[in-house]
Amino acid sequence: MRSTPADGDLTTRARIRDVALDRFGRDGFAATGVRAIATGAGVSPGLVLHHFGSKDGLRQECDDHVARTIREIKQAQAADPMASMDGWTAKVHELDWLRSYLSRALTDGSDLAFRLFAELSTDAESYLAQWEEHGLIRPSEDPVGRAAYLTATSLGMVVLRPLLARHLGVPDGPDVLVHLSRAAMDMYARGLFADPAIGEQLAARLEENT
Amino acid sequence: MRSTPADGDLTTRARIRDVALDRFGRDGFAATGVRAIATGAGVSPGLVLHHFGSKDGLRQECDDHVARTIREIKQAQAADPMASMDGWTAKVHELDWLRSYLSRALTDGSDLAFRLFAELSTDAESYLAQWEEHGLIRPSEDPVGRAAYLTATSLGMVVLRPLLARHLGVPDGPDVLVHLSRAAMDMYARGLFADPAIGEQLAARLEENT
DNA sequence: TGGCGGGCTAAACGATCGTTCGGGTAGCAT
DNA sequence: ATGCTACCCGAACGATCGTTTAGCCCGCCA
Repeated sequence: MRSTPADGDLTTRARIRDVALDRFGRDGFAATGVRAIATGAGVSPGLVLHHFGSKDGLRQECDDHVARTIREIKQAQAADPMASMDGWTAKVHELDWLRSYLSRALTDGSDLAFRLFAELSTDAESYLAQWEEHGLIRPSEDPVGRAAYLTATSLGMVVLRPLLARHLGVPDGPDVLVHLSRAAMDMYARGLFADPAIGEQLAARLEENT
Repeated sequence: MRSTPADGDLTTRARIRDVALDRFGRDGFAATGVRAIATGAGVSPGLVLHHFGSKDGLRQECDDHVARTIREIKQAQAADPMASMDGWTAKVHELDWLRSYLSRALTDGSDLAFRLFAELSTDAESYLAQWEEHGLIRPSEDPVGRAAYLTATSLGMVVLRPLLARHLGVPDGPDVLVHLSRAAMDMYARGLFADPAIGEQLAARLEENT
């Protein structure tokens, strides 16, 4: 596994990067000063720019680090839906250190965000097609839209996790997503409406006034 | 309807507020200078702080304006799910000017965001309970969690709209949400899995390794 | 042993930040 | 006419920003 901020024996360069990831995620990129990162890493402000060229270079390094990590996690993903469920809880915990940074990136419209979203969505698309062949999930009239929808809802939960936690009255942390995944599973299993016809009526009503 | 940035005959104070809403939403709070807002509104930097006391006061005014607007829209909400669907498309278009500001607020963990999320989620909860009584939707083992989940997924689509649009290859705008609402309706109507038992198996599998 | 490159610090640069201040002008009441 | 109030400008303040520069220290190679 790639280095995380929890590790103690990192290169100075990696330590700066991890502090930056934390601060950028917590306070935002513009609101975080180079001096704050330097102090947090126990180094001088000059060293930060010695290693990364500029503040933007440091951001780029953070983006790359996050992108690399998620790509590694994805590679370890099992194709079997049952087996893929096994590592899910552990993964959510493992990636907790990059959640807030990712959340900010997703609302910034950064390149990292778009590439990540595109990758996750096309991944979801192929998984869904695969499972559809096995008869596990229903076919869709709009497979691309469905995959994008599912990706967006999942990432939305990641982004809004602090609000969800506060509203539900539970401490914010990875377990919030685990808890909410039950509601998601219930929705995936049976939908929301008592009768599918109701959904179709609503969809038709929606189609009318467009 | 409350004033929107499209109106031309606003007080200087309101014009500054609307420019600030746009810039804060587009570039973020910390990255937006008072001077940029002043220039955009065609006034001096001093006037901005004359009206709002400080940059934070201006942000507060923006928060209040957004909160007021959404609250007004909510009051016009119909209780009947069918009728409520009629105004949906229009509402999404009408509130377009505050989308990016709201999106940033939701990831900032601001007070506006939390209050809004709490309101929307409890609203959803009572609507769902109401419709459940009418037999329109299935009962839930966790009504609070279900309402929070649905609220989070809906707001998640709002936040991630630019990414969705870019990935789907359509121009970013309110219609992206209208388009995606079909995928949502399909999910609400029939769920994802071909057989509800599959969802229960996955949920059980999830429960095991916690 | 002498040089040399990389990690690192301290000090300073100009730019830009939020904010303050003094004054100026138009409208309205006295 | 006078004073008051609200709206507004332009210049300036100190602080902080990202970045640059000069130089120190230490391990490695010749």
